[in-house]
Amino acid sequence: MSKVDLKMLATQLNVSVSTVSKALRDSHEIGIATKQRILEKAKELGYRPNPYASYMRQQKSKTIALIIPELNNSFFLQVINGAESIAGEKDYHLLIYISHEDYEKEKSMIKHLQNGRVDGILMAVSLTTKDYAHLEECIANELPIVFFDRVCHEIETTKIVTDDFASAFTATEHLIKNGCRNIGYLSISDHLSIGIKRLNGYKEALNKYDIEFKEENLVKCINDEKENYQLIKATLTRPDKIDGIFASVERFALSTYNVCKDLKISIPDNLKVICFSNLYTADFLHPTLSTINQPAFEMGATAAETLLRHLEKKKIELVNENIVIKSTLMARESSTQKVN
Amino acid sequence: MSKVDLKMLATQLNVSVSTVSKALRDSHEIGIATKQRILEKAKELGYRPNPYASYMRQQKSKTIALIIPELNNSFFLQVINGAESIAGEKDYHLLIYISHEDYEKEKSMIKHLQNGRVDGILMAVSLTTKDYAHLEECIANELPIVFFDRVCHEIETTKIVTDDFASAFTATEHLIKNGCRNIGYLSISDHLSIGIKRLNGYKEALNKYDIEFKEENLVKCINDEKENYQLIKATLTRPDKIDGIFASVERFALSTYNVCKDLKISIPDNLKVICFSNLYTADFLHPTLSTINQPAFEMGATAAETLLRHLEKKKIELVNENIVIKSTLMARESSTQKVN
DNA sequence: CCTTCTTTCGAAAATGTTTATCTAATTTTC
DNA sequence: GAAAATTAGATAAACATTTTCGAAAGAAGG
Repeated sequence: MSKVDLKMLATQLNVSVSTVSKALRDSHEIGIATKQRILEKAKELGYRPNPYASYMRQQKSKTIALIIPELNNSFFLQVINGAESIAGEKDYHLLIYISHEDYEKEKSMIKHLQNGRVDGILMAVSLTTKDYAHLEECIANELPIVFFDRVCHEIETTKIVTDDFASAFTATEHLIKNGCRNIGYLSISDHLSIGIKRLNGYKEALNKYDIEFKEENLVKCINDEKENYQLIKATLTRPDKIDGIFASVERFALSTYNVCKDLKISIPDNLKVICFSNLYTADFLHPTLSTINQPAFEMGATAAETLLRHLEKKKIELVNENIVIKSTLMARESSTQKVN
Repeated sequence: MSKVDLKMLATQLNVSVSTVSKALRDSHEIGIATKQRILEKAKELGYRPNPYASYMRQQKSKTIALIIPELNNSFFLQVINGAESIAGEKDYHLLIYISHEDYEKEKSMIKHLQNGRVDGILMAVSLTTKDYAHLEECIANELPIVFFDRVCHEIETTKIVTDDFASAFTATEHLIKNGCRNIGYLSISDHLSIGIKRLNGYKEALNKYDIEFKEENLVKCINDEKENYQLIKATLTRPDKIDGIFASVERFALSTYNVCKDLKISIPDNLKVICFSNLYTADFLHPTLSTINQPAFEMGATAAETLLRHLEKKKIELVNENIVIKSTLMARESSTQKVN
């Protein structure tokens, strides 16, 4: 079955190519009878317009890119789900790129996308991204970006975030209310937006309850599980007993679980743990893990929606605003007093 | 910064468009000096070839599609990781589509992709797909498909699978060796390739140990967790005590955990559980979950590799073969005798 | 019956590349 | 030194669409 294109349809129907094209786009210029004839033939031969040829005239690829820093947890998985569902709904196509937390890779991706391949970008910036020139350039080239979760406040565009500060505050307060007085904060980054906000929420909660913030309780985790294990181990064996851990991202909580297993520290008896996470097995862990559940699907979907709405109507500007979707605290065993 | 294209470069350099094009593709037809001049200018102006225009001549989109039936577990997450890494390496782009286990959606996706948008497809068929005409048509239209995991043996192409039969056999044998004599099999589908093979592996193991296969031990789960919960609950409360559960996919094992928690059935004391899964938190569950770990990343990567190799060299046919990548049994608490 | 408008369609340009074919100049060969 | 071959670059066609413009024919209006 050779490819069927407009020309083929035109010759078979004894009309011109432009007539076929117009008929298929339901132009008023074409008579109802011929239109019908063309539609039928197109269906019969299974004609599908070539998107790339179409792009050439319209300069619209109907494709967006989703750049995520990693894909090793449920958060970004659900983000993909959300973005894909909206894209599919609006007949857009979704390209996936993983920057692996690598600034250079991210830069290269952004660079290579500025050739018309996509009409817009959804992204969460990588851990190692400290310079935003590539993003500025992207916007300057009229390739719109909508950030989600790990946003870049330096860039004027719409950002989809969760209430990181408030959630961190609530989570810390939750630990305090459950008896913690010496809470370690496992930080993901000291310059990433979410890192700063979550840390501030933590500090604010300490402040509210007149607990002094201690620099040594701020454990700067990195992107290496073995190293983090050691860092956490060192923290949990300090003479001033840490009695609570607030992990700013999921995998630090799992490392904490590992450390506790090895050190035979009982959670939640001797240590209470809570973390940002979208783990669907939080309820099955031992002990079940208290989490701050981010609205990952909604964030992905909202980011896509925002971008697509902008693409469909150029008038709708991507204003410099934060769209906040709230997280929910799911208190489970790891952070609460045992009942028995 | 207006878009810079070949024409712009050409006029700025006082050469023809074709000269610029050839220089950028390092053609021997262009003198070394002009070539240098052109390269420099291109770099200076940040020229990036438009992929869609390029497609028009080459009829190659350098894009592949990954169609997955769902995205709610680590298996497909890692598949994406694998496919993305290979695609990125070879300068291909990866489009993601989720069929949500819906035959109609899958059909529509396949149909819409047959317009040149992608050069090839990686896919795992949906649960509800019982007719393969759309896939046949796809191949007939010279749009190659490489299947992975949930393959379609009726289609002549390369399939990437794990050793489902052997793994299921080993897992069942493992349960038997750990004392199980009345093992329930939670099936995902009775027509999906993986469903059949895993079931056969289970049966073969029973056979080896002279355990009769009982029809009622074959629990036909569906795509609804609440229903599955009830099905499993009914199974576990039968008078003939089930002492082992082999879940053909991860989420059935989690449902089993839920049922056991509610019925206060102790795993592994009263029931041993094992399942196919790529859960990275298997080690943290309570009890830790024995799994057959599928090489998800490798499967995604191999599928992509196979497809791309075929696309790069048309000679290399997508022969009708199964590439088997072995799974590994990770025995944990849920299926083994307690030590204490 | 002539002009004007409307309806319906076709011709052709345009989109940004790549490439086959040409041309002019230079170099080689005998 | 003329014919042949090579080199370096230009011209133009092609890819599959969309869209602008124009043309022909019929309808409407006077």
